[in-house]
Amino acid sequence: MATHRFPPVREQMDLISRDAVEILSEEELARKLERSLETGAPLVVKQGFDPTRPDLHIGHAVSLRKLRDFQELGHDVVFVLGDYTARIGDPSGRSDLRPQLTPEEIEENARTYRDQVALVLDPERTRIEPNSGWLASMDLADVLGLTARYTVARMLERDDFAKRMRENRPISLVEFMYPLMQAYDSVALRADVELGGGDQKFNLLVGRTMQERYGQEPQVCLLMPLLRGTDGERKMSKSYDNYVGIADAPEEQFGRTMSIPDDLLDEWYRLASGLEGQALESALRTAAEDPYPAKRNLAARVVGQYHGDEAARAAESHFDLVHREKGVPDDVPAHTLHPDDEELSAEEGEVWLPRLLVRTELAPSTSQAARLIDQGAVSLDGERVSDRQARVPTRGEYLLQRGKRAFARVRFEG
RNA sequence: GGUGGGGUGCCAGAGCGGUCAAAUGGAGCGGACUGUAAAUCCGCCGGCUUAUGCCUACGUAGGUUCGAAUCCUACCCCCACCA
Repeated sequence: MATHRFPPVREQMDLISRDAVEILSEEELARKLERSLETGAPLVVKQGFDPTRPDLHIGHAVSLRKLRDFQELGHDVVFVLGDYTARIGDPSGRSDLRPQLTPEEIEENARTYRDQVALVLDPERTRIEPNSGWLASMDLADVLGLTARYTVARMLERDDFAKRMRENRPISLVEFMYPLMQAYDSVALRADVELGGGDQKFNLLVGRTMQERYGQEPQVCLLMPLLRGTDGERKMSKSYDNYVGIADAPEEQFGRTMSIPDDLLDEWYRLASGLEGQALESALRTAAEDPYPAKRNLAARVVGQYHGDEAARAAESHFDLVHREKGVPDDVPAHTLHPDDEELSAEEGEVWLPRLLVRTELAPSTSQAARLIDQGAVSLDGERVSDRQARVPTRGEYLLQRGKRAFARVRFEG
């Protein structure tokens, strides 16, 4: 491993602790940094991400950026792909059992992670380690060894478990395994530092304990703030559909950001705009005075970080076109259909409009499509349709619109 | 192992032989107003084209009944107290 010239400890500490919620403990971190400065050996900094969902979002980016800080300081960053832990599901913050994912689903989701990670981290210097690498090969004796090193009482100290105990909700034994497995990741990697969201505190602390029990020096736990999602209520999460994906299209990112409640501006500027120092302070002042332009600016910054400034500008114009001028966006999903398409069950050269709405994914069922029509949500070539019996000829082109933002272009061929 | 309680739609939670596709609230969706914000108001919220219609649905499988989410039987699961 190549030695590296690290910045002074003081400087490193400043950068690392920026935005951090909690560091356990700062003294230990300073000590580790000093040692690496002396020996020239970089710290091993890890964070785990379970591929339970295909997309990483800008909430993940908060800690990914912190990992990048470590990279820029010259440390080793390991992105642990929790392909094995994902099979259990992290019980953190959950009030119920989580569904377990199948290996196929996980595989599918994991596939895209590499590209997404590269949007924030330096791909050259990021190790991506699937934790199946060490977890899958453990035999029962190994697992017993793992479980022998932690007690039930300590497990039940954890808030969400304690709460579920109190409320008499079920806790599966396998859920106890989750923290242990995550902790074992740290053991396997001999991690010096583990990053995690604020809700990960317990899991990260188990990592410390386990490392000690396996005869290693305990890791430092660096807790990062959780970004709240576009609903302004819950933490950003794919399962709440309140996220902005880092690989989402620019227009999508811009639009989703525009939909956040004003109360969130401050938090998002701090954690998701990429601004810092003076620039951040002044942006925050603006946001307090005049939220709307500040939100537009924020949206542009979010997009800019992942797609560049040009894409950000384009996304902004797109937004104005669609939402201010109520025009038609230029990237409407296009469908080329054949008149004898089975799903359309066209008769006499005409399709029942609700069927077309379903086919173009503007409605989940013909029943709902019909209801949407009743509510005046559907228009065809700019004309509102009010008759749920409406039929359209299966030739030529149409522009369909459902609600304010959903469009589809249809062209019949053949 | 014993005793008692319970499993209803995305969630919470009523219903306890017909009037139940199932009250109510939340979430969601659509409409109005706006800044794709908040607040507010209105509508929708299982599926099936065209239906005072049909199908699917109240843990699972059977049964009683003209008719069951509602009664009976078995099974599965959850919870409480005791051990």
